Amino acid sequence: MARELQKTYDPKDFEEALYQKWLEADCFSPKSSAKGTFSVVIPPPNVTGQLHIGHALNHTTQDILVRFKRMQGYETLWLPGTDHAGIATQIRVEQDLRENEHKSRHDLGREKFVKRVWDWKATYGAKILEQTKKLGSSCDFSRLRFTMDEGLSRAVRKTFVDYYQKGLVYQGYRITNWCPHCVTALADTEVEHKDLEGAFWDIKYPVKEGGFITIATTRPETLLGDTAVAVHPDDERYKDLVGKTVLLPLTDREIPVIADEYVDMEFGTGVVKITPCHDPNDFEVGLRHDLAQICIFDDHARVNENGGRYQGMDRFEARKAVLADLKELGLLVGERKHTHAVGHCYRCGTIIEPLASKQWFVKMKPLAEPAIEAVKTGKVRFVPEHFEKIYLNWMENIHDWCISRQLWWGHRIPAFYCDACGKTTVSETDLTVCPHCGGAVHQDEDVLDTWFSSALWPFSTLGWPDQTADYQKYYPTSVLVTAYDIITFWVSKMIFSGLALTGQVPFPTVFIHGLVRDAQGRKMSKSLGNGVDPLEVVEAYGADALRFTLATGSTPGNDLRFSMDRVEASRNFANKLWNASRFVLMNANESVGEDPLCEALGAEDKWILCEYQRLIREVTTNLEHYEIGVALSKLYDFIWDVYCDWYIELCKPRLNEKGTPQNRAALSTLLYVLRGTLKLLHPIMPFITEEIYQKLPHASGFIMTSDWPQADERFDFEREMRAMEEVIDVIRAVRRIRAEKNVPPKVKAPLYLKTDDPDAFSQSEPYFIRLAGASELAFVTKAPEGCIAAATNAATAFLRLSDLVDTEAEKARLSAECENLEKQIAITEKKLENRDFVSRAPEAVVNKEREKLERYRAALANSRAALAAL
RNA sequence: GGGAGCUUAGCUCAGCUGGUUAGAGCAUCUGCCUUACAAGCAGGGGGUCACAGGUUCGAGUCCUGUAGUUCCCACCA
Repeated sequence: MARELQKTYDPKDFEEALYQKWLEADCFSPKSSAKGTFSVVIPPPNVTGQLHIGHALNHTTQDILVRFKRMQGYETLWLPGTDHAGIATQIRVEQDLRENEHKSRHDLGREKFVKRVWDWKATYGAKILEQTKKLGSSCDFSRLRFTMDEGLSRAVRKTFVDYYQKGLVYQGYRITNWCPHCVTALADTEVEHKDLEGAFWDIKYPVKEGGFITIATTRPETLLGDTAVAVHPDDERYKDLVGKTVLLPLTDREIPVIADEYVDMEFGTGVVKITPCHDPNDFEVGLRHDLAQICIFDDHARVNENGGRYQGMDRFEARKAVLADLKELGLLVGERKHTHAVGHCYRCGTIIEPLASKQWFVKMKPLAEPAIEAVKTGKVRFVPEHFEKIYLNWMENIHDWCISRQLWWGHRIPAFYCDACGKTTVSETDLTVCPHCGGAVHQDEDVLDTWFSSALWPFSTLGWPDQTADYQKYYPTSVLVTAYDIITFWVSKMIFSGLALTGQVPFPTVFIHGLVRDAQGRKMSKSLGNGVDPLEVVEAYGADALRFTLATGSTPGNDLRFSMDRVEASRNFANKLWNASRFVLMNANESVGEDPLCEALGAEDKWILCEYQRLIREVTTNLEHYEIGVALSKLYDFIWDVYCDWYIELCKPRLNEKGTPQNRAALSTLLYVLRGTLKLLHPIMPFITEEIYQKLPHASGFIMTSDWPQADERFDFEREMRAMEEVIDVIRAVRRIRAEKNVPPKVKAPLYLKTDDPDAFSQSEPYFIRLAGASELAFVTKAPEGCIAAATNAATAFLRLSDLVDTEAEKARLSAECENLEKQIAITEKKLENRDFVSRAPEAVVNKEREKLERYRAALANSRAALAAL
């Protein structure tokens, strides 16, 4: 029969096929709706490699929201795409080139190398798409974007030129964070500070006029680039020295002693060496005092020609050599251990070298102000709220943003330098001649920071700067879903860019999720090898199980630990739903009515219908408030505990009465609730719900494009629901008694019930017979003879002990058990009295014996009590 | 040096605006192949909700402090 589900739940049987069907039916593109739009742009994964489990969390979260809104009838767009990820991708391709062909990018040359990266992008971009599909993501692939697409590149250029004309982009010679391995400048956000064990060295500098001055430094090798020594103007100790000249050791240079407020008198010796080219503060001091700038490192942080005999040494070799030489000269007078924060490149981990160089910057103050305002006034809201502090803290302490990178992969800076007149022209279109003098021009060699283009993502992907239909319809987007680790990198940049360029916030809500960690709680990383490939999980357990796992067990903004145990539990849930549906389908057929409301509705039907209405209301509210985990746990409980464990069991007797009104009522309620519950679950587990939905009687179309369930007041049977709950309570109580007495299910016994609310139990005899092992139900007003009682809020249930257990046999069994236990206890006691055993055996073994003894004694007490009760 | 989060059952985590006996999954124990499901069913054990104060009729939930832990930000040589 076409309506049957396969006997075993195997997601491989249908997940892929269903996804194809959705694609073929064009289910993912927005359908115009009077209800309004709901749009989301994907945080574009880097084309560096494949997706990891963190992406799976991000995508799942978005897909849940998107599918929910789509079913609610909004014109829903989820726009997919990828990021060129400048440094990260370039490093990966260079590594690949080195490992496979033993070549550097310079061997290929810029053009060939960039082509090579495009090939890489083609490969990994496609892989990422494949993975996205396997997860069930319902993005509109007809609108797929890449940050280096023609249109998006135009947006980048337009922005750069705009900012330039407004004076927001400027070129400056400044200290920047320089990565000697990647050979490029980095933005402050791209530097990770880690505490390193280092040392403080005290070094004596000879003063020309006589005597010495002692400075303290953590970086003695930069001494080679010193152009002054500074003290605080108010420092009495050194007042006389200001204006004198110092003979810089290891070089033949003479440098002045200057006075500057920057120096902290309390710190170290109160004297600071000034190296303008290799320290941001010293650079500023240098400017104030018009000091020479002597750069002693090349792009790879090796000592250059300014370093005299140290030329060619790596910076750390140079440190050793300088220290050794100073020691030799007797100028090294102290060394103390000292830990301090050292900047590392966020991509390759190399220690950052502050280096003075000419770079492009974005002036941040004017851009940050409205962006701060937008969050403070609630135009942009963070969920959970406390993440706005991270954002504000960063925005309020903003520094200018270094946007030029000495890389080949990225958007080339649209600045053109005239070889003749020397003027700089910034232009949206490529120039060949200078607009000022007509001379030949050459374009800036550098590319823009990758975040410069991602900053525009919410609108550049929709066609901006053109006022396209998509842009007008879907911008601003509805919500941004991302992890907290890129709030400063990305979220902040989109907000100020959106405000500056489109005059609007790019999204009213930022929904923050946590990071996925491994079972031990460690961050997943390549070097640890603890990363989980989402596709392997999908392969083994199905996309629905993976999605379920990611959607549950964590709250917004909190990290979640990923373990296969949890995926397995999720799969078990899917299996449960599968089997319950299979059972319903085995009994149902097309003749069952779609609306369950009828005369024959039983108490249990009213109960489940009422519970179901409550579920609709709660799940809907939870999803609207981004409480995905809460919504899901309610669905889980409803499906497993309420629908499967109780409702289906309660229905079973009526399922054999084919053709009766009671039978039809049961079936239509089973189907009605199942259909609606599948819909509620669909955003989270799209595949299994679609597969089952398609098999249901009266099914037409897709569940994914069906309407979201609405609570139906006709089914608010509150009173009946409470009555049923009381029945369930009593059944539980009776089961407890039977379990405690070890009564086999086959043994049936009369059940006596004492209650003040007989109405609630008037129709309940069949339930007790089926689910509580009762042979009949009798109401009593006082406790019958020889009975055990179990009380609930509404009633007291009585069972006659002699009905439940064969007294003689039980007596015999219990006496045997007591005897056996006594024997065991004697043996164990003897063992523990044996001094040899206690002293020689490992403590754990002895303890185990002691525990055993305790257990035996407890068991014996129990058995004796039971015996006495008979 | 600032700031934020976390600390609840053996393990991993839920507990919304304070309200009846603090929940789930996994693990564990007991009994069940009760024909939708052993990837299951029924029942049980296990928590002084990190600690110390405070507000309140009432606190896991709010306030203050302490400890441990994770993370973010930060140009003190």
